[in-house]
Amino acid sequence: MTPAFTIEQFLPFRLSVLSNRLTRASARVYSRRFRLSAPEWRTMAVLGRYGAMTANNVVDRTAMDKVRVSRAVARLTSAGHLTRRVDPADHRRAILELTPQGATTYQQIVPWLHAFQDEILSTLKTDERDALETMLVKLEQRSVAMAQTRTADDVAAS
Amino acid sequence: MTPAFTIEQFLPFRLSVLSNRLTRASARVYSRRFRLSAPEWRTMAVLGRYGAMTANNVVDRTAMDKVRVSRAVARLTSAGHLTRRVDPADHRRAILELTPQGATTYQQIVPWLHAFQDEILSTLKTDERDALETMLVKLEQRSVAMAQTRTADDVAAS
DNA sequence: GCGCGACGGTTAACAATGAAACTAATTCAT
DNA sequence: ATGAATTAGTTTCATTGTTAACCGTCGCGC
Repeated sequence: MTPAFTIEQFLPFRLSVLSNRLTRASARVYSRRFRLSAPEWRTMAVLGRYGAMTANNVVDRTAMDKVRVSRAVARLTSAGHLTRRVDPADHRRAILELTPQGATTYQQIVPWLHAFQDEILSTLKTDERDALETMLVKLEQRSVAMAQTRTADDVAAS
Repeated sequence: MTPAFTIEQFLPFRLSVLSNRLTRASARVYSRRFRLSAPEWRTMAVLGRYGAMTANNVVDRTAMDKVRVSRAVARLTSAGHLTRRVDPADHRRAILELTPQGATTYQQIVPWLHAFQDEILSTLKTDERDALETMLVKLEQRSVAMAQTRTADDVAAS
């Protein structure tokens, strides 16, 4: 007989539910007051942290696809949070940079998110946090490998 | 000066990227061969595991909203994977149940997902898995609490 | 009984997402 | 040089998710 499959214990499912709740909760920090979506905030976050960069760099750092970044940039630009100027050295690229207004907004949001993260982690003891970090790194590596590999199912279906 | 905010280290972000990759990878098991979406599979999974139940019960067990369940049920019904019959004791409710065909499909998918989960967890030692379980439970509880609470931001915006 | 609020579920309207096609600029092999 | 292949980024379109309104049914107070 097939062993029972309990979806509530299936890791991708659990992580999906968990991350949705956390992302939603944290998005309240910037969505209401600053009318930013999660992709928009993520874009601002990397520009605020690392300074000017191209859309492709944002893609690399945020694991979002280029369509989402493109749209986030469009909205952020028209909202005055960032500027794009074509790279003189390569006219395909545009350099993105936070405007002073965007930088101010960034500065206002950051402390809230630090507090948010602290609140999440407050349930964990110090050694548990270390363990979490270790496991996340392992799971992240594994997930990248599994996302690339063709599964046996793909083979069967092809 | 504001301390740096590094989004790659922000837990909701990391979990979001991780769970997207894992959900995608695991969805290949049922999407290609059986043309099922994640909500559809989730619905079948709880019916296969726990037997007949109402759509509301599915909502409770899967953390999906009722619209998604409703659409999943509609598609699964027309695909012949499940039946719905109105509860004679309460005509608002409908009892959902896998058809023999749906049950067969379920039985075929389950072993693959067990294998998938084993593969994910194969990076972790036994005591790490226990630790992961403990932390997930804590984070899940915390996330529920944080999703409900009105944040200070909500107050400021209202 | 009977009205009224709550419940189960569906439908409709709208925004977000992702795959693929597309444009323009650049690189590279010849 | 020159054209084929690549890269950066946008647009388009089909799918999906989300929110609100809605419909029929039920439970409860009177």
